[in-house]
This record gives sequence, C-alpha cells and structure tokens, in this order.
Amino acid sequence: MKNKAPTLKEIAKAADVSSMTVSRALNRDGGVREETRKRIVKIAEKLNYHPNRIARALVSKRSNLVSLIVPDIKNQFFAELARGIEDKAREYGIHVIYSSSDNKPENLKNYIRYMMEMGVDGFILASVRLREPIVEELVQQRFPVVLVNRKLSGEKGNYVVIDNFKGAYMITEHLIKCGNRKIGIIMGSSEMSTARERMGGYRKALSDYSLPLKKEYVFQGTFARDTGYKGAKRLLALKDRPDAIFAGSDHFALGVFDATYEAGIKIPEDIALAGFDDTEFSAHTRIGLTTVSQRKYEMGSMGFQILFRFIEGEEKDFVNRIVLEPRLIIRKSCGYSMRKNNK
Amino acid sequence: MKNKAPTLKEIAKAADVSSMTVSRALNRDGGVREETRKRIVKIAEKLNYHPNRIARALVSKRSNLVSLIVPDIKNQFFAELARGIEDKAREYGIHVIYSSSDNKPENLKNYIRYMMEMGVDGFILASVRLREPIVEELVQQRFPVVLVNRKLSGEKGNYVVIDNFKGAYMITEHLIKCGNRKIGIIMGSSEMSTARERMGGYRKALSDYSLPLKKEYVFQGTFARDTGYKGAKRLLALKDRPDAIFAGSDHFALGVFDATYEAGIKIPEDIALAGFDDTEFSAHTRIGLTTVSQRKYEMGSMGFQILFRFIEGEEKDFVNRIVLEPRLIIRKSCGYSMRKNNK
DNA sequence: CTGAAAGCGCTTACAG
DNA sequence: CTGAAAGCGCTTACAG
Repeated sequence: MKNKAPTLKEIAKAADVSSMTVSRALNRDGGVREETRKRIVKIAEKLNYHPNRIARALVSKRSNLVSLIVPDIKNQFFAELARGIEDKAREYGIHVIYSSSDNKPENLKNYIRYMMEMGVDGFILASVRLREPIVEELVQQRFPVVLVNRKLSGEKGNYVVIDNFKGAYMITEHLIKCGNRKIGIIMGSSEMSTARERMGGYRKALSDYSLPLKKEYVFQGTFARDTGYKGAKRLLALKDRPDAIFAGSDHFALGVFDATYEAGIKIPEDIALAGFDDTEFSAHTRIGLTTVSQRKYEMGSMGFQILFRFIEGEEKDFVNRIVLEPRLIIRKSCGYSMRKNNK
Repeated sequence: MKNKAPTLKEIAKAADVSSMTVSRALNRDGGVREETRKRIVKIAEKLNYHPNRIARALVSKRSNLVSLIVPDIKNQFFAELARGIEDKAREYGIHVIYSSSDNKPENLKNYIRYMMEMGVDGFILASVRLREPIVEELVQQRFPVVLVNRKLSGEKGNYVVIDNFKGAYMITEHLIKCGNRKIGIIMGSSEMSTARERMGGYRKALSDYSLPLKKEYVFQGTFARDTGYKGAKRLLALKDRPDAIFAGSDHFALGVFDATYEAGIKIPEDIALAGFDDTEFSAHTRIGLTTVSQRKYEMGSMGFQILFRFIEGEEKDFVNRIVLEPRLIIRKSCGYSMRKNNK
C-alpha cells in the first residue's frame, strides 16, 4: 500500500546526524545549530518526511486525541456543540473522536472504556445523568473530563452549562406576562440535570406569580422524539386545557406543533407555545418559536478550552465551572397581542 | 495521573507465562491451551488489564481509526451522515475522527495530511470538488478512500451517492406537471458534482417538456448560507418572474422562504417552491417543503461498509460504486390544487 | 501449544 | 549543540 514513508532514522542517515538531532530540528525544540537545522529540514522535505504520530503518542503518553460522547451526533444541538469543540481543538492540534450514546448508560460506559484504551487525552461528555458511576470515578481520579450541558450530582468536576433554572424561569414568566394562567410543561427525564433544573425554574416562576402547580399540567417524558407529541396530546385532552405550553426543548415543541395541527388548534391564536434551545428551525419565518438560546457553539468551544487546560495540567487542583447566561428569544409562537385579540 | 495501568508483561509475570501467550489468550487467536487461557483471562481481569491500543497500532499498522471530512459537521445533512458512519463503524470496532473543511480545498488538504500522520486506516470524504489533486493522488495510490455524496471527475475511486441528475429531473418534472412554465433554479458551486448533476437534471426536464432554458432563471451561488436568500431576491425581482423555484438544497429553500416572506409573496399560493435533501425541518407541518430524499444515514452506513472492505483488502482491484435511488417527496410547498385556485 | 527475539518509530533522560 | 542508550507496550515471524 505505502511504498516506504521515511522515518526519522532515514532522515538522520541522509543528513549524517543522529535521529535525536533530526527530532529536535523538526520539532523546533531549539538546541540545534541553525545551520544544521536548516539542512535537516530541507532533507526532510525532499524525502517527504511525515512524523508517525502513533509512535510519538506511545512514548510521549499524549495522543492528541480527545473523546466526545453525546446522545446523538445527528441531533442539531450536539452537532453544533461538536463544531465548537472541533474548531477550538484544532487551534491546539487536537482531534476529536465522536460517539453517540443514545442516552444509554451502558453505551456511555463502554465507550469511555474503549476510549481509554485508545489513549485519548481527555473526555468531553454531553450525555451524562446526575449519577454516573464511571464518570464520577474518572473525575475522582483526576482524569481530564469536562461535562457540557450537564452536571453531575453534587456538581463534581468541571462543566460548562447555561443556567437552565433561570432560562426556564424566564420562559415561564414570559408566558405568564402574556396573560396565560394555565401553563403546561413537557419535560425530559429527571435523571438529567437539565430537565430537573428547568422544572425548578418553571415551579419558581409559577409560585412567584401565585399560580398553582397542577400536576396534570406536567408531562414528564423521556428523551424519545415523540415525547413532545405525546405530551401535547395529553395536555390538549385535558378538560381544563392549558392556555400555554412550555416544551422542554425545541424538539419537543416540534411534536407539539404536530399535535395541535392534528387537533385543529392554532398557535399562537388558540394556545401559546415556547421551547428551549433555539435550534435552527425555530427562527424560520413560518415557525417563529419563542425559546431560550443555548449558545451551543460557545459551550463546545469553552468546554474544550477548559479540557485543554486540564490536560496541560497548568494548574493543580484544577476546577473550572462555567455557567452561561440564557437569553430569552421572543418570537410569535406566544405573542401577546395576537392572543389578546382572540379573547 | 494514572497509578499504573498493567501491561501484558505484568500479566505474563503474574501468570508465569510469556507475554506472547497472554497476548494470544486475550485476543482469542486460539492456539492457547484452554486451561491456561482461562487462567490468564482471570488474572487479567483481577489486575484490571486493558490493552494499550496505541502500542498495538504502532506494530500492527492498523489504528482502527478512520477520518471523516465534511464541509460542516453542524449541518444537518452531514451530521446525519456522520451518524450512519459511526453506527456501522462501531460494528467493526472502528472509530471516527471528524473534521469540518468549510469547503475550503486548503483545509481539506491539510486535514488529509494530518490524518495520514495520525495513521488513520482510511478516509470518508464528503467535501471534495470534481478535481481535487490530493484526493486523486490518494485514490491512485490505492489508499482506502470512499467519497460520499460527491464524485471525482472521471468517476475515479469508490463512492456512494444518490442519483442527483434523476432527483433534479423528478423535482423539475413535478413542478412542470403542477402547471408551472417558468421555473427558476438556485444552485451551489459547479465545482461540486452534486450541483452539476442537479443542474443537468433540471435542463433535461425542461427540454423534455419543450420549455426554454432561460439563463436569467438560473442563479449560480456558492455554499454560503445566504445563497438561497440572494438567489430568491434576484429571481423575484425579474420583470418576468418565475412561477416556481427549485432550490438546490433545503437550506437554500430556507432562504427562499425568508425572501418571499419579506416580499409579501406567498408559498405556494403565489409561487411554488421545491428543495433537495429532505432535511428534518422540511417535514414540519408549517413548512411542508416538497423535496428529494437523500437517505443520508444510509449513505454514511454504506460508505463505511465499502471503506471497511477496502481496508480489509478482501478483494484486489477493489472498486465499489453505489448510486442510490432518489425519492420524490411531495408536500404542500408546490401543491397543484392550491395554485390552480389562485389563477 | 508456548516462547525468545526483534522491532514498530519515535522521545525521554542522560552524558558529553 | 549533539548523540548513544533505553524503552513506550504491543505484535510479527520464527523456532521449538
């Protein structure tokens, strides 16, 4: 397949020096006479030398590889996160292996194990539950790990998230201020810090505005795609139907659109709707979903930044936690004026 | 950081055999007495042995790593492709490093080089132009490469694509059959086989239905996001405005929605619209974009399958080319009945 | 079925 | 500024 791919040794022979000198010259460590350095570089170029990074990794204990584990790479949210990570990683010459766990703890465990065997320098994890023994162990061993968009219970380790509590509070408050009193909520699994905190923000807003928390207005689903649809079905079937729905993610909101469409209920005329995440389609002129911006790209970028500093070990007892501000994005799906006219 | 991570040698000492025997026992090559195999496995487990895959890669010349280069991983299309690749790769114990080239040939070149140094076993490339010297070289050297969604000029090498010509023909024909005569088209860079072939299908359909090809109806853009928007602006400003627009991708169609919305032109009442790709949002009840399905997941999955067979070198003179059938997905954005009523 | 030898292509840690 | 030695943790290729 390959003809030869020259090695350090061969360059050394051609330049009549030791391979150590070639190594130094090519990796600009300094400590090589300028004249011989130039000569070596020239020869390396002529022979089309390329370093074997696997050999380098074996001895240096640094693979320059990092593992990213997300629930599903084809999900917009994680794809954008991945891009933020990639761009920042490239600045440092590091590359990313992605794995999709489908939110299955067993997959997460297997992938982490395998990636350790592959010798990755660290992990970026966007797919962990509040309790995840294998991750907690990694964190405790001080292996470089950064959580993104999720927290471990007890807030152990490093992470970058947005303030989900606050974001949910803002959304709920907005719905209330638009004149809604009966606010349904569709939320994912409470094993995730995100869902739990958003739920908290929703409760707090209701209570601050002296609105009752009715448990029939709360639909607790899974990660599955159809949670939004199922939840909306349930909420719309209630005798005392909510006048607004807070979907725990824009993807859930998609399901709500479908369910309302089927039922002949109009958004926002008949019912208000808000999401969470600000995925690309939410901004579409035909959809105009009110939502909370997550700054996924930034999360990825900052997440990698933190991971890298951890790997480099610049600080001992390294801990870095970033909580980004959520941003409320008001679009027409729960517009005040439209709804007022209809009452 | 790590306390010790036991090596083969240590297992060997503990089991009182050679490391060769341990290697064989653990990698179930056979050729080890069942009794000693069991003993070794037990010891390895007790000592929590994990193979160092970097060392293995160095000597075996197989990293079990594959490089995926796409224009942009956060683009829905490529994210879904990535998932198809990942799932199939995992079946064979192979992992994927992704890179986003932003469609810049220079990036592509650099990433390929770097990935060669990393010792990847092969490439899946979704970001190549018709002429791409570095890729052509790789193909010619018989290094494992599979193109996905793109072809090299002269159809060199292995690839999996859909029949873009046919897909575009179907879309154009559909628009014609809906009663449209003046069909505008917004297309990406002609350096890409996809754009070129779709353009071909459009031309052929027009000619088969004896419709003239007017060059003012053809907007040739770039990959940029705003090509759809700009193209629509241009087409809508024509004195003899098209009655239908074929957007070369669903993403371009998004821009068309925006431009028509701004201009107060309704889809499909005032103008018909069709896309290409069948991205997730196209199916939304509020959008209903007529489009062509690309089967991205399958493309990825089959692409990896081909690559793997290439890597394994099961066949000599390996060539594998797959052309998937496009599927027309008719939704309301160019519905016949609606448009008829308005004329 | 088992093992001793050699080596993958580098870098680390010393010496000079 | 330069080099000889040792070794990273495995597997390949022989021998027995």
